[in-house]
Amino acid sequence: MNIFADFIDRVMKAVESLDLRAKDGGALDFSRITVEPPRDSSHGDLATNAAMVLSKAAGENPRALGERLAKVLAEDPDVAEATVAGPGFVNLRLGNAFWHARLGEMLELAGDYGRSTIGAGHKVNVEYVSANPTGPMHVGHCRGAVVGDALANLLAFAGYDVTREYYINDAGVQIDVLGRSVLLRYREALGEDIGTIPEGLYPGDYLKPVGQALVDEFGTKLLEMPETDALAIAKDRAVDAMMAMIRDDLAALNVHHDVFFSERSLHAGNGGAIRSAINDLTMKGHVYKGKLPPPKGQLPEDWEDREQTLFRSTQVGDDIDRPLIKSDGSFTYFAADVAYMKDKYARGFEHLIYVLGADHGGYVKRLEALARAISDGKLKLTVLLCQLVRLFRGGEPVRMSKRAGEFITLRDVIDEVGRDPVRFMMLYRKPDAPLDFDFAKVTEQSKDNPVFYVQYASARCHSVFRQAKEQLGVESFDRATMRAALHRLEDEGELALIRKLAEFPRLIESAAQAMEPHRIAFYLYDLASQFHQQWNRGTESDSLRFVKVNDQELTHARLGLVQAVCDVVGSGLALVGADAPVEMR
RNA sequence: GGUCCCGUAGCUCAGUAGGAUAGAGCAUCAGAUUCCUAAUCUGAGGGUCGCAGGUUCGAAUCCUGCCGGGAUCACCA
Repeated sequence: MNIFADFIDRVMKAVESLDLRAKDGGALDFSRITVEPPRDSSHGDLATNAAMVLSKAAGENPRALGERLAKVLAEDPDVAEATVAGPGFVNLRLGNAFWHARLGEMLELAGDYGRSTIGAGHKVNVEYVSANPTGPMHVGHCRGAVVGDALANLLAFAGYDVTREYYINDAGVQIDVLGRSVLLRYREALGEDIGTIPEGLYPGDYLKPVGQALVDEFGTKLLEMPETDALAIAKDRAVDAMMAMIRDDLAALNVHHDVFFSERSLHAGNGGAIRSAINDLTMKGHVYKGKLPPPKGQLPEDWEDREQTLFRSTQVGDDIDRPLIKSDGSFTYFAADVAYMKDKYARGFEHLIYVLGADHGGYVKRLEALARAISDGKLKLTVLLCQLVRLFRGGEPVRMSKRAGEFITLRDVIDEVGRDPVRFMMLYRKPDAPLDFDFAKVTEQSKDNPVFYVQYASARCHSVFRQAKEQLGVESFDRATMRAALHRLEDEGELALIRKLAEFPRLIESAAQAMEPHRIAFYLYDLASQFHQQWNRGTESDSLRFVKVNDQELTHARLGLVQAVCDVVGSGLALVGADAPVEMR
C-alpha cells in the first residue's frame, strides 16, 4: 500500500466534510493537494498542503482552515495527532499500531512489497544499448546499458508491460567496413602477410577469430567467388560474431533484452519495409521533394544544394526537415528509423523509451516528430539522454582511441571493478549529469563505494538471523510469528525504520513515472544508513539489540523489522541489478 | 550562430511533480570496538543554491534574459 496515496483519499474526504465553497461560486480545485513525508521528521509522519492550496479560492485564512481540517483528521483512528504548522501545513502523526500494521503487510508481501499496478499493463518499449555490431562493447556503452536495464526493471515492477529492445545497426557503410576488415583477417588466416591494417578498416585483434572461422567454414572458396558475394558472407558472419560477443558482454553486466531488431531486415526485399513506411508518411502529407536550407552559422566547406526526398518534420515540432532518400536514390539512416518506429507502433506499444548517449542529443527532436507523424500524436515517446562517462585512473583521464584499436572494453571494466559496483555507480547519479568514473576510487577505496554500504546492510540482516538462531537455539523463524509480535516495537529508531520502509511503494511509483531509476540507488543508501544506525544503537544500549535471549517475543518483533529491511534491500538491489549478499568476507 | 544538458558546502553529488530551519558522502577536527561483522556508528565546523528580474501564500525547483561549462549541427551510421 502506498500510504501517501491512501492518505490523500482521507484528506480529500476530510476536506469535503468541511463543505467549503469557492468565493466565486465555482468548484474548488483539489488537484494540487498533496500528502508527503515532511522534510523534517520532527514535524510528524505526513504533511498535507491542503489548507494552503485551498485557502485563497475558499477565501479563508490558511491557518484557520488548517485548524478546521486538523480537527476532522484527528478523528481518524490511525491519526494520533494532527497539528497546524508554518504557513498552514497540517502535520499528522500516526499511531504506532498503524506502523505495526504496515510492517505486517510488508512481511506478508515479502519480495512483492513495493510492486505497483500504476503501470496498468501499458505496453512500453525500452530501447537501450543498441551498440553497433562492429566490435566489443566499450565503456561508453556501459551507462546507457545499466540505466536502460534498471529502468526496464523498475517499470516492470511498477506494473508496466515492458519489452526490452536492442536495435542492431547491421546495415550501412560501417558494416561494409567490418566485412572488408574481416576479409582481410580471412586472408591473414590463410597465411597471407597482410602487413598493417589500412586506414579506414577496423584494426582490432577481435576480428582475427572471425577470419579464422571463415577459413574453417569455407576454406579458400571465398577467394574464388565474386568479391560482392564474399563480402556479403563476411558481413553476415561478422555481424553474428560481433553480436554473440556483445550478448556475452551484456550478460556479464546482467543486462538482457527481449528483442534484437535487425536494421538489415528493414532493407530486405529491396527495402520494402522502408518504402512502405515512407509511403505511409507521404499519404499523410509529411513527405515532399525539395532542398534543405544551408546550416546556420558556419557553412560546411563541401555544402552543396541538392534536391532530396524530405520528411516535413518541422510541421510536427522539429527544427529542420529531415532527408529520407539521398540524391542518389538510396535511403538515409533515418529512413530505416521511420520503418522501425512504424514497426514498434504496429506491435502495439503505447510508449517508446529510448536510452541514448548525450552525443545523440541532436536526434531527439526528429524522433519525437516522427512519433507524432506516425501515430497522429497518439504514441508517447521519451528519450533519456545519458551524459557521457569520463574515465579516470588515479585522477588522470584515461585516453582512448578507437581508430588505433585501443579502447577500454566493457569487459575490462567489469573484470577490474566488478559487476555490482559498476552497476551501482552508473545509477548513483542522475543521468543528466556527466559521470566521472575513477578505477582507483571504485576499486582501491572500495569501502567508500556506496554499493558495499548497501550490500553490507543485506549481509548484516542475514548475520542478525544467523546470530539469533544460534543464541535462541532455533532452526528458523517464520513470518507469522514475527508478525504476531510487532506490537512490541516501540523504540523511536525502530519506528523510524518502519516509516522509511513505508516510503518504498511511493518511491517505486514516483521513480517509475519520472523514469528515474537512480532514485532507487539513493533510497537504498538512505535505508541502509538508517539500518546501520539502528544496529549501532544496540552497541550503545543493550536494550536495543535485535536479539534479546530473555525476551523471545521482542526478538521476534525486531527480527520482523530486520526481515522487512532485508526484503526491501533485496528488492531494490534486484532493480539495480546487483546481488544482495548473505555475507561479505 | 541554432538546439539540448549542467551550474547547490573545499571536492563528488542528492534534493522526492513549488513547501517549513537546503541535505549526504569524501576531506578536516573530536569521539565510540570485553558488544548481533568497525566494510559500522556519534558529534563539530563548512552555503549569496552561477547572476538579475518575473510568476504566488511560498522558488534550489516554474518563466524570461544574461554569465560560465559540456554535447550536438551533415545526403554519417
